[in-house]
Amino acid sequence: MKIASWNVNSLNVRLPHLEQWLRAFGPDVVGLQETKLEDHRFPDAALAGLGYRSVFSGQKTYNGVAILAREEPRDVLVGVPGFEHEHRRAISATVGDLRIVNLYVVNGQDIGTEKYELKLQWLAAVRDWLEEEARRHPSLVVLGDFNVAPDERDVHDPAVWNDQHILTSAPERAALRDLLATGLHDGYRLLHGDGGVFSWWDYRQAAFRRDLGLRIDLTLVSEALRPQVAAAGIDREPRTWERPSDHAPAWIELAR
DNA sequence: ATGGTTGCCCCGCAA
Repeated sequence: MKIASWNVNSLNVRLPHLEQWLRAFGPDVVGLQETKLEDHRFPDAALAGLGYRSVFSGQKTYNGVAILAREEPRDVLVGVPGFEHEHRRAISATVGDLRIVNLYVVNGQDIGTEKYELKLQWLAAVRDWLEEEARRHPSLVVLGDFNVAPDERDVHDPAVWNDQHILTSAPERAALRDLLATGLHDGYRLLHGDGGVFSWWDYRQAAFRRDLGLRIDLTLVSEALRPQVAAAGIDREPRTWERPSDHAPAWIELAR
């Protein structure tokens, strides 16, 4: 069973890419981020034609999240309980016996800005909520664009992406560690100790061609699922296509 | 990374 996370940076622009990738990769569950679509414009009929049911929470221009699954998603929850906010950044659903939480973490812009403070507050609220969610749902998958590179292996140049830089600052990494400490494991890291495997490359500076990336798109699993993680990776292929998203899909395979 | 690019909607803002 393949589970993936992909920041599509506008589903309006990227629907053909998503369709092509769903056909090629054949995931069972996908969390999308930055759909940038209001709900009445979500292409659920097109995706149903490919065999995927969709649940979504979007807004115009910014943010927006969705879960696609071959099985009907149940018990859909929009947002982060205890942290009301206009940003559409979280959607959760049960697929089969798995609880799926899909997150588009606040980017944070720069250290010291209001957006940075929002990022840390948002991550703390998510951590508190996930602690309960893990109790309710032992088989828990938390995936998304975390906008934090977990450690030095996850950045192309640790001298640039240091503890004074957005996406790699010490408070951001601490917030991610706190979230993992609720009992979650980075699916990719369970199987791979290597560095230099990235999921996001800036559109500028020909960053993808030069492989100047970061691994900020993660698929986390609860302790109960840990023994089932059979494979994990990042599919760079859609990043090579014409007019791509700046992110590539991050995936895990569960043996079940 | 002082740049630079993309997507959006209204031409600056977010990433």
